[in-house]
Amino acid sequence: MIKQGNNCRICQEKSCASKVLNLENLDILSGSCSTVQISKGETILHEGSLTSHVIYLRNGLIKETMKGIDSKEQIFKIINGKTYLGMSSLFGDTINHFSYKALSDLTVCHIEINTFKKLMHSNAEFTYKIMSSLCKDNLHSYDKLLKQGQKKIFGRLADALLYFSEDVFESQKFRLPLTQQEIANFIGTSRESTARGLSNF
Amino acid sequence: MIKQGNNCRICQEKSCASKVLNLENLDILSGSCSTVQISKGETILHEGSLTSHVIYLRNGLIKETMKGIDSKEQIFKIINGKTYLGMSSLFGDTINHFSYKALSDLTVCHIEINTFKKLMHSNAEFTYKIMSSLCKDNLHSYDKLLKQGQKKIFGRLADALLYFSEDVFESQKFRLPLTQQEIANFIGTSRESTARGLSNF
DNA sequence: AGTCTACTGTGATATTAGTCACACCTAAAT
DNA sequence: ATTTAGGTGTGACTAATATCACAGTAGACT
Repeated sequence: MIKQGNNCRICQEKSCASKVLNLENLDILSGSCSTVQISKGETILHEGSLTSHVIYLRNGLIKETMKGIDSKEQIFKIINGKTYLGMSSLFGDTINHFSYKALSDLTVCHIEINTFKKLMHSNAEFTYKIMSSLCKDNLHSYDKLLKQGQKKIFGRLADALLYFSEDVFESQKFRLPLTQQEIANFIGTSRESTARGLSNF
Repeated sequence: MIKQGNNCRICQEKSCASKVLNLENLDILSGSCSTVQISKGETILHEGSLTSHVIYLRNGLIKETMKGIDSKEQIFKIINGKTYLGMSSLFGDTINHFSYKALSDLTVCHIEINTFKKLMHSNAEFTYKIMSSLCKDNLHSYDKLLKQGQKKIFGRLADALLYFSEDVFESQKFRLPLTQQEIANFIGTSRESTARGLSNF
């Protein structure tokens, strides 16, 4: 992990929310933001740890996971850049409820919580963008909850592929850096059922 | 439905968020807030309708539902007063994603969206409380998603009973105004399986 | 080239839960 | 008091999916 100074004014990978910040806001952000390089396979945030920073994924691919019964991994989302991580944990309580693991080499920024809160206090538009993304996240969970309960494996698998294409990669063609086991952990089924499902296209 | 004027200053059923509003804020709120009485069985908000107001449940019991495949009802939450409804729909996009149906007689307030947003602009603490409840909601969905996927029916039934006791009624004893069919729709299973599960206590 | 190791494909079997069918029970309506 | 309707309990059957077992494949490291 290599840390480096930061100038958020000239950052080419601003979030939807930080795009609305003025120069003064951006300089405040630069002052308490540090950039970190992470290699594929590393864990960025561990479930159960205390929240100490807001973490912003500038680019790269991440899986958001939680440990279930018998430490079985549940994957909730695949996240593809320009996203704040673990916001629900940050404002809900102070413990990270998820782990985030790198599926590719990637760049993240660590931002001090108090600075982040200060920005929210001083810029309502910024706050509004953050809230808006939280809400979309929420709707996405509900949608998944519904499908998970009412569809059979083949349908869930189809939904997952659509999700990767439309929400994650925003393209018809993509290389999915997930094993069948991970796809299974995403749709809540066994590795074998996933394999059989994929055989039928 | 009977509408009546409102004085939010003296409201005894303030939300966690509106408790932090100052007198000036509360008077703004009073100006665009109207109270409505709803009878058991009525629908307060229909899935698919456009968001026009923030709706605040002052007291009473509500089920939050969504229609799934073959119009099968999925129940996401049971809501027990002092809660804003449909916030995710409000800030995520402008369509209500859920229906809310009264499980008891109840009182709600309709609040104009623009007034609500104005309060958020002028009072960061208020916004922070709203965000915080959104985040808790979000964590709750994730939790349910995990359990739904990894537990069998008996476990899910047990979780549901715990949920009613701890989160909804906050008491060991309660009368559950849900049919077995509704419990089934809540935990994502069939009426018969729920009945069999309940027979085993 | 040879040996690991992680990943994949597939058959056989066991388990779980959904569906269908029907009887019973209670409260409200006639 | 009888009827009706919505809710409940339970058996028999069936469909879906998990689990177990094992063989095959591809890439990384020596």
